[in-house]
Amino acid sequence: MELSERKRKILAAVAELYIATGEPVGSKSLCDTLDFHVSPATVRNEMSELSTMGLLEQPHTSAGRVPTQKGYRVYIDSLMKLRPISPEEKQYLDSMILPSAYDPERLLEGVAKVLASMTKYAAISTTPSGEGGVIRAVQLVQTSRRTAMVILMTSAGTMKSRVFHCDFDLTPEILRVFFRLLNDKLAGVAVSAVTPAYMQTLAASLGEMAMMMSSALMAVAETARESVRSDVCLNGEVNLLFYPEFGQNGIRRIVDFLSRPADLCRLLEQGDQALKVLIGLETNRPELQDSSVIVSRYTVGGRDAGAIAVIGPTRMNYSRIISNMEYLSGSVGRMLTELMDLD
Amino acid sequence: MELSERKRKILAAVAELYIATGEPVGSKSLCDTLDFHVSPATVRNEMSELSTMGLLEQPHTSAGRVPTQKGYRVYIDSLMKLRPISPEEKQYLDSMILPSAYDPERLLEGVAKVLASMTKYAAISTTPSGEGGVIRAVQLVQTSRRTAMVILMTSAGTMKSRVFHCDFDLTPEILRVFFRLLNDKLAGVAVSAVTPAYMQTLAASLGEMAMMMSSALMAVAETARESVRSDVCLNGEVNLLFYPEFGQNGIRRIVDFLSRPADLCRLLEQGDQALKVLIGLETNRPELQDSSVIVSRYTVGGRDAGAIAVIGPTRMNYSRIISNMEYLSGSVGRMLTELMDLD
DNA sequence: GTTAGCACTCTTATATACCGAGTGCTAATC
DNA sequence: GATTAGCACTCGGTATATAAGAGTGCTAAC
Repeated sequence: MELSERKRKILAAVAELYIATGEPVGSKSLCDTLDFHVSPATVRNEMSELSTMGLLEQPHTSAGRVPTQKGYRVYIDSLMKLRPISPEEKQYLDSMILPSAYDPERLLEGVAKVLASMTKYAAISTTPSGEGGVIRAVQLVQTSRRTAMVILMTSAGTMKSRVFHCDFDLTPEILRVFFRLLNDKLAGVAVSAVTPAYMQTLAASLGEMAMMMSSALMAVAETARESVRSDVCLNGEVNLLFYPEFGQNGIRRIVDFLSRPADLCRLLEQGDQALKVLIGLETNRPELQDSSVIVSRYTVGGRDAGAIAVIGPTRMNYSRIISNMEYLSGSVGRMLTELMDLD
Repeated sequence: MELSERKRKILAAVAELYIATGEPVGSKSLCDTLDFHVSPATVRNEMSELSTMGLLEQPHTSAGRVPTQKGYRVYIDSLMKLRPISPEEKQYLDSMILPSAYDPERLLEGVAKVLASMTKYAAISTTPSGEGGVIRAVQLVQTSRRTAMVILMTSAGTMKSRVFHCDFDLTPEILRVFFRLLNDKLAGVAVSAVTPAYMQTLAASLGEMAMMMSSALMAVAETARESVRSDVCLNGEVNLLFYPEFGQNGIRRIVDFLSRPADLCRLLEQGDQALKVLIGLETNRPELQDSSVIVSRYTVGGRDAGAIAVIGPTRMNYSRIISNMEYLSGSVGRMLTELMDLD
């Protein structure tokens, strides 16, 4: 399926004009944006052929044309020129996420937020999963007379904390002993192995100490469980309200879909490469048939760790958003790597 | 303005029927729901008088009637009977928030979430503010070779943490010395006094130690700043999509309003009593003219600490939601008090 | 191969008529 | 005097018809 240079230009122009205006583009208005002179009639002929090739379609007979999903695919894969991110954009993104760069979860929440506000679409991010990592250290800190905090760090760059409550007064001594015990037994153990059952058997081997600190042991199990899980942050769903192409009903279906974290996770895992664009049904989700998803995965310490994504109408400003997302996922990975001392 | 018993019953019936169906209620359908027999004509006469009293209104001449804001006010203040919360509801609410009852912020996030899912409206919660509290303790924990976490606890029941990064390897010794220093200098100090400027002067008095740990000092200042601020959690905005009375445009205005945390905070501070219902313009926000807000404040350790709220259409199931919110804010206060050892 | 011209199609906006729900009023009834 | 039945009236919502406008596809000329 060879595309003449002129067809390529016309397809690109239709895509860009439609993305910009949201209106089906007609032959006349298209002529004005082309960088070579042809008459509307010629353009009509070309567009007609692009239609039979399945790259353009008409909402109805007497309307302008709109790219099909296949049309978008071709546009994105070979016609679109990526506008590199500008220094201003870089600075904006940095300034928005730096303040929350001290905690993986906050950071990813912040990223979802800035992504949503920057793109005006819905944004998703996942926190790094500790799956496959081992426990680097467990810390214990007293937070009040009878409460203390467990902090569990993994080699995968996650850090989870949890407060627990004892029914006796804590002392530095108790905590110190228990701290040593915990780290002796747990350092180097696979995070996913630290289940409540595992802690049970561990408790058995600890004797009376375990009795006293059972709430602490449960808190450790909890942090381990949370370390394995990767949280999904969602932001800017309401932005989708402003795209009439979805319609009241489409919005509801999308929002309903967005409210299911498990499905979102699965969606983001389709991003096998660093950056992937899923158009309409390519998402394999009927709810997203009129949406596009851009997924960009980030790495921590050189290993794939999580993803950020935006969901918007297929009529999306791909080139701007892709370059911004590439930058953003790079930043996130770098920050987390640094934060976790994994470099 | 004396209301006959029959008028009271009719007003209540109109309110409840309208809340249940969303349709303006006519004389005929109203008759069916009344627990005494009268003809539609009689009801019409009564409704007509309720209209001239400003308690009911008609969307248009040939439509049924709808409570005015004043009508809702009367209904809520003196007609509505509060249905006490059922054991099932209690259990549901408890089961939803217990898992996140180990951290003030998570807890309040969880509360906003369960409130939104339970009511099908938008829900807001604020985390306890440390304003007016003093620092109880500062903890320092090593999280990796060159990073450590500052945890700051206040007498107001807040707990904020932050990771910082050093450009040299940390040792338990350094941390122990610095821990003692920090607590000597900061315990008992008002949280709001711990500004970056304050830390600057503190640093000056610490000598060379301060040079080494400047990132730690800044982290402390940050946690103090965050302790004073009360975070606003928002959840379920999209639920509002399902109430046609707002219309596309109304939704946007509300959502826009909801996206401004400062305004939300101000709104929640109107809840001077434990529980307050604001109907339409009583909120003093034009964006919320067709909405009602129920604010329920919670206390930690006996002191007012924060609030939870729902925002929905004026046609709201007040009685169910009020009893649930009362229970929920009670639970939150209790959990936080216990969590913080403030009882 | 390109372009001008034109008939054709289909959506959107506007105007008109119609239906029905619900009211307010009047007169009869309890 | 309060209640009720009856009835004309109002007004929003739906459906139908018409007109306007945008854009196409096709044909024939360049």
